[in-house]
Amino acid sequence: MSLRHALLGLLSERPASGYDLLKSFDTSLANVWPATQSQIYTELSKLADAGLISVTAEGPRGRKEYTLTDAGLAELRHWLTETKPQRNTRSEVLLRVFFLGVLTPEQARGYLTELIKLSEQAHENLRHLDESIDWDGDNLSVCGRITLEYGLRFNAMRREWAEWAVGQIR
Amino acid sequence: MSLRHALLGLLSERPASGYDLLKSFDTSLANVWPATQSQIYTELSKLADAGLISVTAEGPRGRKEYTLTDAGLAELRHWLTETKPQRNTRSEVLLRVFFLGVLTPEQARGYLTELIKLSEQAHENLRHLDESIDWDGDNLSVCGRITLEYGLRFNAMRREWAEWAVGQIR
DNA sequence: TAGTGACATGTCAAGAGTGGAAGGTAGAAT
DNA sequence: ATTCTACCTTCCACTCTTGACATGTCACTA
Repeated sequence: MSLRHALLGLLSERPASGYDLLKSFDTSLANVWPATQSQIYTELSKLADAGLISVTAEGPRGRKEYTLTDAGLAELRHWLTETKPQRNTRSEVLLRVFFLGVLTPEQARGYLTELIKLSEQAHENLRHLDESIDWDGDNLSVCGRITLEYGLRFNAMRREWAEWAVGQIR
Repeated sequence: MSLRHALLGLLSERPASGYDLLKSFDTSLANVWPATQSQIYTELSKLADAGLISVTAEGPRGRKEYTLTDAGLAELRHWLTETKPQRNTRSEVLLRVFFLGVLTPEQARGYLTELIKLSEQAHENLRHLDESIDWDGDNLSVCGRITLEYGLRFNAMRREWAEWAVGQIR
């Protein structure tokens, strides 16, 4: 049910339409909890039916602006404080590394070298994103900053690890 | 289609039954690509129908031992060399961090403190696992070692990051 | 005025993943 | 002899996720 809570979380920052939320999922949440358009619109309808969000404005092109209700905020807080993350993370990248042994050493090193490049690129992208945002000091913003820092550290770690791994393959 | 390839990968190491594979998913692949029993047995049937694996022995308790076929090995190699990982990673833990701003600073710090503990525990578990395995020098084993090292570094990174993050919340 | 691109939503089929029920065998311990 | 535990498979109902199709508005520009 994480998509549900991701939507509630985004709406806790400011009211938004499905289209706005879709953009958030494509940018800030892309590497945290990706979601597609169909999923978002479907879930928004359900959330509205459940009374956790409500339509507070209708704009020009059929645009519907949703706002978090009190019940929605309560549900979000409940999720954060009373439940634990259960899903284990899945990483297709790592899964591939696990089976690199069926390839020749050259092929395996090639894969890891690719990975180094990808990590560097991702790191650069995040660095630019970081610089383009002016983080005002509120609590929400602090959490965005913290999440971005995670990405930065993650990519740095991954690059160092992949460099080490290349040397391990004989 | 990653589950499919995870199964082919495990069977490339040695023939195994659904039950054996289930145990692999619960241990070595638990933090890479978790899968449930129903998923595994279903996929094994499909893989056998597709001729990528075949039943090579039937044991005592209805046990069926599957072996990778040549077609299966080819498919595994094709997946590793010709296709790219597409799925973005999903992290419920990080998603929660992103929305920690709706909580009080104490609650938010509490969550991050929990995370530090979890990371330390996970790190310890992996360290013990590492020590209990005697890594012989073949290529498959090297990849297992590399994957485990990733976990070690990942948890260390996560702990440091969470410690830093606690200090960021005012 | 016709076309393009950003804005905006809705729906559906198919595939992937979850959780549990159900059933059966073999070996070991009480 | 019985029970317990580990072994082992199959099936089902459900939710989540993906990708594609369908539809329409508004602003700009060639």
